[in-house]
Amino acid sequence: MCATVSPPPTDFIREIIRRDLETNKFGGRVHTRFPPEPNGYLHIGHAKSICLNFGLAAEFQGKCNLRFDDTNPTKEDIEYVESIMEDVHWLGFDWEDRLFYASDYFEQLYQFAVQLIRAGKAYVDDLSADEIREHRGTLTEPGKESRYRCRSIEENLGLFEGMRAGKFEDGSRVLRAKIDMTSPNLNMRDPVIYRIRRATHHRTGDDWCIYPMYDFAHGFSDSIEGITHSICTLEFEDHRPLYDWFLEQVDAYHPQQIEFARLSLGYTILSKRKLLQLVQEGVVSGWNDPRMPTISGLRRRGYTPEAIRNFCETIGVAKRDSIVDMTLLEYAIREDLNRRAPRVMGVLRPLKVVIENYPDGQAEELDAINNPENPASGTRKVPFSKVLYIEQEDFREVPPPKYYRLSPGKEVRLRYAYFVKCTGVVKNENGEVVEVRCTYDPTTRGGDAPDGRKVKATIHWVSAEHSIPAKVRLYDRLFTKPNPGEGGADFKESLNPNSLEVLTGCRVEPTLQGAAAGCRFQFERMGYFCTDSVDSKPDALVFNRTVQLRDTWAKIAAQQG
RNA sequence: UCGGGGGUCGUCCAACGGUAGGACAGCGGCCUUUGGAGCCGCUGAUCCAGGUUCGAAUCCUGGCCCCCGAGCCA
Repeated sequence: MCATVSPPPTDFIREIIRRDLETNKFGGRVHTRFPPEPNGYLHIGHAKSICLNFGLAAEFQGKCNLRFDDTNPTKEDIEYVESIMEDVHWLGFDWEDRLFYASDYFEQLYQFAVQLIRAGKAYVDDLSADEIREHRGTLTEPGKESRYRCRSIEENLGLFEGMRAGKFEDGSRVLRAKIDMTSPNLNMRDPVIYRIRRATHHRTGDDWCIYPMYDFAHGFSDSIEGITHSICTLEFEDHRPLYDWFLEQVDAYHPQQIEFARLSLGYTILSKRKLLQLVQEGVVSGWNDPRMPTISGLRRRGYTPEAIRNFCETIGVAKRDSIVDMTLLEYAIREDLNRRAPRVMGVLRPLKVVIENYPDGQAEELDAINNPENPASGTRKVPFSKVLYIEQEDFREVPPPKYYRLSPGKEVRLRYAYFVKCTGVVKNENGEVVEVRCTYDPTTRGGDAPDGRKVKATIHWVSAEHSIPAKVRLYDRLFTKPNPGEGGADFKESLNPNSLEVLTGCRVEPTLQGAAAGCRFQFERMGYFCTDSVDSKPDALVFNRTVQLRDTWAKIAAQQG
């Protein structure tokens, strides 16, 4: 087997970087950064950005920093910074010794602001928030200058110092850039750069009562760290002139901001605000609920970092808005797990089978292949006996067209065991089949018939007596609409009521006894499952279904109605 | 309406004036001790209208449609 080396991705950002390298724009350096605000858990959309930024650095022999954009203490929390670090590492990226916080720069940022004031490019405004909004104008009308706009440099300096010293009430004054109240770009209409906010910061505590705004802090943070390419999402395109303006005013080192389209995934939401709402309202069990599109949710669901990285490479990077189909993500995890997940047999909805001609009390061990995709993974022994369980859906008393599985008079193969033929059924008082009777052909041990006889189907099974119980959770998409909340609707109205189904009477082969948390398996013919990292115990197994296997029969059955 | 972006198979991404290509999905076949995996094939797109050009997805003009922007959020 040879590893397929995929060609390096090409996209408009890599083209820009290659050009910058050719022209020696940044002295041949490539230095990016991933700048999350610690106000929520990372999701698959962040993974796209992480893979881009760290990937670029790796590709061009550069560096990528992890920087927390923590300029708003009222929304941020240490819990989030910890989860973010864990998730970035888990995804397989390393910021080495370059862990930074915008809050590390508060003093420098303050000095930049003083510099701006000294240059007559910033002023303290006493207008209220409402007044500032009114003065801003609208998308089509210019704004009006504040009556405090022409304060002297000395007065501004004194006032700003007073803001820092805590002499003024929260919200009573702000520091604003002096740019152009008539600019068609509202971001340039004297944006606020510092606000007074007495809140305890998760890192700086109560050292500060003024905090810089994003636009001011971000560019200077990039500049301080020597970032070359500051990659962000499309909604910041309008902010680029301001990003550039700040750096130009003080003649600071000037990184290049580049914008790309954020990821949207069908049938889910990638908004930290909305995700937080699901968590707070208990719609899901937490940020790491396996139905969540968060990194921690996907991890608990059984996704691998490799699959997520491959997914991110597959979807590419561009500037047009798009909604990526969930099947792309599912393909990525199947492709990875097919290669590496050991196969086992597990029956989710058991139906009892009695082999009439198999001796009572006898048992034998049959060889089963651990992973047909990887011969090196070897074989294992699976116990077989007279009473088995098979999947309810693998038996139909009245088989529909093209149904290959077990039904009265029909013969199938029990995986790695024997051919069995159905001789009848036992029903309960409601007329439901509660037991299937079969005979087996002792000459087909292992699954091959010496007479060359073929069967259409091979089904999985477990020995009733030897199997162990398990709980299994089946997950489905969180929402019933491709774009929840589209058109102003409440996104929670399209929550999928069937996104979680818990199966309790499952039976799995004894190999699984004692499985640790977070182990991934393929339950043959059923899908990929992993032991839940919080609820599964070695003696009380709980599996999460990561993703189903492709199911041709399900398609046929669906077409048949 | 003002400013900034963007429109290529059902979906995502390529094609950088020279045969519109790949992946996923779908459909059909081969193979198979997983109706899995794999392999082969098919279907299928340049927003519209003009123009430039031997030749346009690409350049020009004019439309149309979509997204973002009026936080002391990021």
